[in-house]
Amino acid sequence: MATYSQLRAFDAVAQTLSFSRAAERINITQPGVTLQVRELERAHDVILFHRRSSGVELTDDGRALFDLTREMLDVEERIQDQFHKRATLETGLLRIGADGPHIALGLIAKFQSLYLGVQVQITMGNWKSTWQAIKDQRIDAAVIANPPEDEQIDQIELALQGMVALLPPGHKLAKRDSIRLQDLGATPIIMREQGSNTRRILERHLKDGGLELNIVMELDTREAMREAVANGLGTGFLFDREIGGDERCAMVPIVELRACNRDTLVCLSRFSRRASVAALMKLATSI
Amino acid sequence: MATYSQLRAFDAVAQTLSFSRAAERINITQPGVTLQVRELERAHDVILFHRRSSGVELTDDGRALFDLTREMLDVEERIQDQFHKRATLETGLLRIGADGPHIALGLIAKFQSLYLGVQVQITMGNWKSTWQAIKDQRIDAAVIANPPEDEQIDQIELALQGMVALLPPGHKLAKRDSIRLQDLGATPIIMREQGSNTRRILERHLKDGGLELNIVMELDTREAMREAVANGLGTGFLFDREIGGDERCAMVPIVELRACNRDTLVCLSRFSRRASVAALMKLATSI
DNA sequence: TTCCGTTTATAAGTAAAATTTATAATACTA
DNA sequence: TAGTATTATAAATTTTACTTATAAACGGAA
Repeated sequence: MATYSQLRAFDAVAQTLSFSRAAERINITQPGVTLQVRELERAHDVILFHRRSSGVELTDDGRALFDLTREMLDVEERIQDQFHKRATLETGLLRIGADGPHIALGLIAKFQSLYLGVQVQITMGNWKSTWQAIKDQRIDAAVIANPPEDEQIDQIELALQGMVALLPPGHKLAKRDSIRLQDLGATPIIMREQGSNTRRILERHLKDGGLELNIVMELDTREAMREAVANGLGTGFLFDREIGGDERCAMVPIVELRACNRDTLVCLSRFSRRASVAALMKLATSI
Repeated sequence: MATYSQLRAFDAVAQTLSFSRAAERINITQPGVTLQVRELERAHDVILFHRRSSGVELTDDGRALFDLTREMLDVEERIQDQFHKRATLETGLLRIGADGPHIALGLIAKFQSLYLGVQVQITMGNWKSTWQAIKDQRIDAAVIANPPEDEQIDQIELALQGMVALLPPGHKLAKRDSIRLQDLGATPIIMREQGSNTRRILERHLKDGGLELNIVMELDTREAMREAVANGLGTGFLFDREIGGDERCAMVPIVELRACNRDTLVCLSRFSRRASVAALMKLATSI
């Protein structure tokens, strides 16, 4: 069998037409080259070079082989090149998930502006689907609220947010500076879907406080909820940085949920050494 | 650096989507594959496979690499294939020289009919140029008369020929069964060129016998000489198997040159193991 | 659950290979 | 005809690839 070392040595000699220069080129010593080429010739009963007094010269068999080794080693060079480009973030792909666009997009925008060559794929989802995607390795990193401690997962906190009530126009609490959950009393409530972070936090607090809300509707996007509230269908919940410019509703902080939400960048520890993920994590610490 | 073994192991796993089947495919054990792939991933901080409970799956980085390893290992396969085809004489090139067509072409015709895939390049020349071509490795083998002993050169005798005088129409010796060189006396002689085998043999015998011929012309091809003789310009010399059907001249054996010419197949010893050369030599022994 | 079969991971030892050092042979060159 | 440059050869060494043995993880069946 023709080994890789043999082919590489042969190719170098064919390129340089010299055993000693070939040795330099592939960073081994001249006897190493001689040995590899000789073994290649011996094993296949082929003469690859004429050793003339004037120097070495390819035989016809040699020329035919050289065509192929060039092709093969060209591809190999492209492989090494690709590894290098990925390591230096000149190219690559980064799959990011998020359970909400507000915090995530700032970070992603920054990343993209720094690493133009890296393609970024964003998968938006709710808390549960995003967490599952991380665990399933379908995404490389995610911006997610309140991730549980997990030794397989690295975390960097990005922001601390409080929950606000999104009150329909003219609601009696709309002018207040802040409220407590219990103030909502029998107010009709529009709740986010099962698996959402908003709902997870609310349910925990309601249970802890022994409270119950009058849930009249369940919606699975922030946008739908905002429309519902604007149309006076009930009161919804948001985080304080999720505030768009909707003038139709009032937003009032909920006292006991002032800092309930830790928006965090996470990735599987085993992914954290990848150049793209490492760069993203580094970026996050500097925000 | 990504080594060949690593790339080959990676490629096998990518193809089979299984470390153990990959091991079978490339004839090493499963831990060997795991090790190579792991080292490849570690060295470049890259994840090439998702290890899911359901099996392994290529990552995006893995897919990008797989495209390239396929390409590279495809070329390598073609290389191995080419070696095999050359070894089995399904393809190849054989450069044969000859100092005369008569004996050589019979052998070459036989070779070609047996090994259709091997391209045969024939270089006709005189004795000297053919011998030089062998020594210079410009041809792989040659059919040549009376090669000197040379330990770098393998020989197989093909035929023993005698020299005949080619007499012009009506020459006084034309009816004889045989002649001796001295019988030619002052007859005008057409001699072959310096470097030709015919001349080499004649000159040696003339010198040994202290004879001299009346050389009136020197020609460098057999065809030209035959025409000259047919036109009555003088007497020429040929070997007995070189006789075409020329009825215009008479051919009379020269007694002391009855078995002066050993037509021999030669090659450089270091070439004799090449499949094509070995096949030719083998063929020659069976003639 | 527990056991079993299958697959991948890990660790340590081994064999094979690639490569080096040292030196010799060869052939130009001044 | 010593001097320089190149390739060849031999032996020793290092490195790499690979093996054996075993553990761990997981899914499916009893």
